Amino acid sequence: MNMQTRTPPSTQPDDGYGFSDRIQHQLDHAGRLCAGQGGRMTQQRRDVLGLILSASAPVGAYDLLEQLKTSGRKPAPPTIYRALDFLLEHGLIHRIERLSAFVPCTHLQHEHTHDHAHAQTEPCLHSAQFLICRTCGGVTEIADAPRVLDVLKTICDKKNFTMQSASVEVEGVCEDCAQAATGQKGHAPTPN
Amino acid sequence: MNMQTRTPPSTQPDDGYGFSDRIQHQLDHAGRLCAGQGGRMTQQRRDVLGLILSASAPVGAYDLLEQLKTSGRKPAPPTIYRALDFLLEHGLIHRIERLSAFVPCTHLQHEHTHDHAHAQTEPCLHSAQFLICRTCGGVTEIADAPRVLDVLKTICDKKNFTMQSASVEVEGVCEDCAQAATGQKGHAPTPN
DNA sequence: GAAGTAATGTAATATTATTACATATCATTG
DNA sequence: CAATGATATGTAATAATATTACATTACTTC
Repeated sequence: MNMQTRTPPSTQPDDGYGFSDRIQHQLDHAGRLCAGQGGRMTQQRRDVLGLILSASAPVGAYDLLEQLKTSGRKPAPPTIYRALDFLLEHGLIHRIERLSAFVPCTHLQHEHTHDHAHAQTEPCLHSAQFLICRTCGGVTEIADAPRVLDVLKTICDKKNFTMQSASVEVEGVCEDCAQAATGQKGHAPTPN
Repeated sequence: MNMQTRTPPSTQPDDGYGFSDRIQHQLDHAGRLCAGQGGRMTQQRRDVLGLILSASAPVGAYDLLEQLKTSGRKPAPPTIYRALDFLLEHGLIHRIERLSAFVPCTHLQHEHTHDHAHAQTEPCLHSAQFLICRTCGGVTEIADAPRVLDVLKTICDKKNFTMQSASVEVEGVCEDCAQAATGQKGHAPTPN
């Protein structure tokens, strides 16, 4: 009588954080990725990555710490920072410098169901570009902008500077928030 | 008998930090700039800017705090952060996110003896590009790279994102340090 | 010189991150 | 399996960076 059809088809034991099937898949994928690079995706690291994937906005280290505490363990800061370092090194997350917070790398989010080239060959070259909205706090990774990197590479070449990593962070107001703001002027005010 | 020929021609009273004539000039220039924007360059702010201009590398807020203490006053963190905020708002310094440290904006450094257009019209549009050397800690502002900004602007336009400020930080190894490293292999080691 | 604004002083505390060292886990291999 | 070595985690303390809230001072303008 015990129907097990609801169990998500994850290769790992249940994470205990109620991660959705989609995220479990992404976690499995991430595990395969760093295994391929000789890294070990432990439960701890998996949990941290899962929490970052679950969040709808950048998450701070101490936020993660709090969330991890709800489970059995009582981690201290080094635990989190070590996990974050690992995930950064393997190109699974990015750090938004202006926010001291972390987001998943898009190549995990948009995972095209199969292991495609982008993720395999070079996990984002340790570089990323972000649009940060001051109004809603949302962050968009601009993955379609290799041009930015190209320009930077050209500059670095000219100056004989060896580029190891790069970050581009643009702050401003996103389309939705701008519309909401102008809408407010014209029509009835739409509160937050 | 009292020769006054050594007194620097600064418009401000002596700053008490032994700033060079060159820096005093830059400070005076900065003062005129923010006066033009309705800002008041107080002694405190002038001191902080002077210390940042004097440094050969990015300076942290608490570094500045220590240096300010050598003078008569005993400032606390808010003092520094307020001065830094002011200088940032008026485009006189930049914050390097990856280092939590501050550098002068190049348009002060390269001051072309006369008040030229760049500085007057738009103090760097709150955006800057930096090359950060992991070996020597040096930072170079890439002023000759409007292309980077142009590309970013194009991207933001396409996404209807209103850009208010942007930062580009490239980490790696600068030419000098790279040479020193390869030199070490071939010849006698050249210690730091 | 009184009122109002802008700037600074001061104490306390919040937030983010690291150090140093002890313990545990895992993968081999003898 | 026991011994080993490498990797990962636990733990306590503390460092480094930044902000809040409120009192005081200084500057400007009328």
